[in-house]
Amino acid sequence: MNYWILKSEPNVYAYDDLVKQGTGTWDGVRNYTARNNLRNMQVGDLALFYHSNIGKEVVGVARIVKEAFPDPTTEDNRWLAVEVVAEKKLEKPVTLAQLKADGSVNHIGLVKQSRLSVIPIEKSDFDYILKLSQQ
DNA sequence: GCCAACGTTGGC
DNA sequence: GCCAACGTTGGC
Repeated sequence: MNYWILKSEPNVYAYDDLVKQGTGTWDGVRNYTARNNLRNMQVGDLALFYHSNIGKEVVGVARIVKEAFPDPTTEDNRWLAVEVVAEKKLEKPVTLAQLKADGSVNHIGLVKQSRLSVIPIEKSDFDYILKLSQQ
């Protein structure tokens, strides 16, 4: 069981879009590091859903329901996609500013490597961010 | 709109 | 295989 952060620009694909669709395909990843992370996902893994650019906040939790398969949006078989469902919307989004101000999770990829769209995260950090959303 | 960070490409 | 040039992402 692993934990992740998935990043998306909400004007392209927002958490509410996933809620509406039920099951969403996480495709379009064109970065090898992110692709390798996708490949390591297992059914049942949980991911924080982060809105980049607009909002800059963690808004919900998604659950992986289908492991990596060839990305349907390209003929190029180097790229992979997974399927996810909306697990839970956060009562209160946790903003990047909040995480930075808090300081406890400065080591995570979201803060350190802002360009990566699929980021592995420790369970303790995952839980910590969820806890912040309940305060 | 700017800029830093970082990934990718291509010439050598 | 190295490295400069270029493109993209994303925070500010």
